Formats: sequence, structure tokens, C-alpha cells
Amino acid sequence: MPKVGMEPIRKAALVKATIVEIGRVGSLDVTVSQIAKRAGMSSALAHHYFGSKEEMFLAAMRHILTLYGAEVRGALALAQGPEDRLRAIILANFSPGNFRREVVGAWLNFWVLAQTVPQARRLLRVYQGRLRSNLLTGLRPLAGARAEALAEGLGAVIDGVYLREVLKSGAPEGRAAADVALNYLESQLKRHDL
Amino acid sequence: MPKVGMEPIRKAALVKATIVEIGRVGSLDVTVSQIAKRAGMSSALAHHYFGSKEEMFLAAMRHILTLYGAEVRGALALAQGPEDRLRAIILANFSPGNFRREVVGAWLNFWVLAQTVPQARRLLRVYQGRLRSNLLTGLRPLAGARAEALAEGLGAVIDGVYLREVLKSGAPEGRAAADVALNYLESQLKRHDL
DNA sequence: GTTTTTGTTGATTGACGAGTCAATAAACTT
DNA sequence: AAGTTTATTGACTCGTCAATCAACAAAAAC
Repeated sequence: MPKVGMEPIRKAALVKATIVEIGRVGSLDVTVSQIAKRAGMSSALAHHYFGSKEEMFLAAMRHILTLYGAEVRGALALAQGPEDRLRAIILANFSPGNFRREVVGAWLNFWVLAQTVPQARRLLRVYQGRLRSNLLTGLRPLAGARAEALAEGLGAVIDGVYLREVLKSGAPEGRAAADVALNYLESQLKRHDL
Repeated sequence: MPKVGMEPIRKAALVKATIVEIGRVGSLDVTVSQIAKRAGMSSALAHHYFGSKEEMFLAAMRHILTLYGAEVRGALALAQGPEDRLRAIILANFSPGNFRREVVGAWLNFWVLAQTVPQARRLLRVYQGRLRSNLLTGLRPLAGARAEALAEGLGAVIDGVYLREVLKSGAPEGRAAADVALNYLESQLKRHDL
């Protein structure tokens, strides 16, 4: 019963299913059939809408980045003043959502893909740029000329802490992870006074 | 011309070829045939010696960790006093060798694998444990009770900076990356005085 | 000098998977 | 009502690849 206007619905379902499957398997070694099945359609239809598996992966990443961006934006909307903004950004980066198996799987594989697939690299650059500029608006009033270097460092710390947290055994503790990054920030800002 | 005592030679060649191929392709999507060909033998022989592809991957990781361990040990041997030790460890982590395409590919995929393959996770734990204990012997005299937390943080910073550095476009600057980590250390130690 | 162990590979198996195609059908257009 | 667009899938193609096997050869052991 072909209803018209299915395209966006199907695409959304496929994107979601792609993320879930990557999380389930832990790698990009998922078949289009698996994804399509989870999304409740035939693999032929998946190909019809996305053309190729790689397109599906890229769409999935775009979706992850969209969610991430929305979360950060939401957190920033409530923040008052530079310190609070920075705090909000860091906490958003370690929110529970980012520790869901699917999201973790997506990020790790995203990094692998960014090595070789230009599209993926571009997306990663978007994420890094956004984070950087968000951090900068918070840092400039507090650190002046050192803001640039600090944003760089904080970005790296956030990624590193996240990586450690998701690869340790046991349930990830987002709050503890965020504290490491917050601590970095605090100590760097204190140092500025010297 | 079957010479006896080939096993270690063949295995070493396969491990090396595995690492090179992973680096070339940028993912674990390498075939046993590709690896065997690069190592100058038939794929059947590769299976003969390693049994399965996964075994090859794990052997390759063990090799990477061995090289890494040797480099750190070598750097530590020359270091005098805690500050110098810490400095040596950080610099070793950002040595040119760690930025070779093959090594980068191995690490990124290693992280992906650690999500799901227990053996890989165990190996990663070995690396983290070694780094942690190395850092601790340097940190304890300088930071006392805060040594543990600092080692944790420094480990994360090292991973994060490395990740950023290898994923940026353009040739990686190991020295600049190391400076971020050194800077973190310095600022955390200064803070201790307050 | 025969048997066993070690090294080696071409050929094969068996399975799986990405992407295509032809066909079916409902819904819009004119 | 005829034609076009959109939705949908089962069947198929074509390729790949991990793993196995049978066979051959040299060395070592007995």
C-alpha cells in the first residue's frame, strides 16, 4: 500500500537503524540487510533511498552531529556568563546521551572513517569547529589572548576523556569524566593570574 | 625450498604486513590475501600460522604495544629525576614513530576493536596500565596524594591530543602536540602550590 | 631409508553481501 | 482514463573472501 511522502520517514528510520546496528555490532561491519530489516523494510528500498551504504553511514553521522549540536545549543541557552557557558558546554559533551552504546560506536567508527573518507573528515571538522567556537566565546573574556590555545587544549581533553571513559569497563560515569575537563579548565584559568 | 625454522620469520613478516595494510586501507577491511601477498606468501600459509584473521590483528596490536613499550622504556632510561621522567614519557608518546600512517591506523582501529573483542580490550588495559604506572612514579614525588588523579588526567590528555593530531589535515606536529600535554602537566603542578 | 615433521601452495568450498532489475501497485496529474 | 510518479520487494548478479584440503617437497628423526 504505497502511501506517498514516505521518503523522509523511511530515511529517518534507516538513519536510526544504521546507528543502532553500528552500536550493536561495534563496527561498520553491518550489512544493508540488517539495517533495512531493523528499519522494517527491504534492503532494496534502503538502496533506493540512499544509493549506497556509505551514504547511509554519512547520513547517520550527520544525524549524530545534529543531536549533539542541539544538546549543546540547549545547554548554552540557559547559561549565564562565560564561566557558566563553558561549564554548560563541557557538561553537554558528557551527557548520558553521548554514552549510549550506539552513539559511542558511531563516534569511534567515525574517527576511523575520517582517516580516509573525505566526507567524514569534513563532518568531523564541522564538529571540531563548532566546539572550538563555542569554547572561544566563553574563553575570550576569561583568558584573552590565551583563549585560542586553551580552546585547542580543552577540545583535546574533552575527546581524550571521552575516549577513556567509553573504553573502560563498567558503566561510564559522565559526571566524573566531565570533572576532569572542568578541572583542566579551572587550573588553566587560575594559572593565568600568575 | 622449505627451510626449517620459518615460523617466527613468517609470523613476523605477517604481523608487519598486517600493520602496513591496515594503515594503507585505514580500516580493518583488509583481506588475508592482501596481507599474505605483502608478506610474500600465500594466504593459505597465513592461515596455517595464525589460524584466523582475528589472531593476526591481535598479534599486530601486541607488536605495536611492544614497540611502544620499548620506546618509552628507552626514553625513561635516560631521564634524571621525576620532572625529566614525566617529560620523557610524554615526548615518547608523541614521537614520530607514533604518527606513521600504519601506527595511526592501528590505534584507531584498536579502539574500535576494544569495544567488542575482549582480547583487544585486555591489550588496551595493558597499555593504559603501563602508562599510568610510569606516570605515577614520576608524579608521586611531585604531587603526592594528587598523583593518582593527575595520572588519570594526563593519560586522557595524551590520548585526546594524539587523536586530534592524527585526525587533523596536514602533517602531524608531534612536538606541538606534546607541548599541550606538557603544558597541562605544568599548570597542574603549579596549582599544587596554591 | 623409511617415517614423521615442517613448509608451502593452488584449487576449492561455502557463505555472504552490495547493488541492480523487473515487476507490482497505489497514488497523483492531466 | 490514460499516463506519470512514487513506493516497494523478491529474485538475481557478480563479486569477494575466510577457511579448508589435498598434494608436493625438503628436512629431521628413527
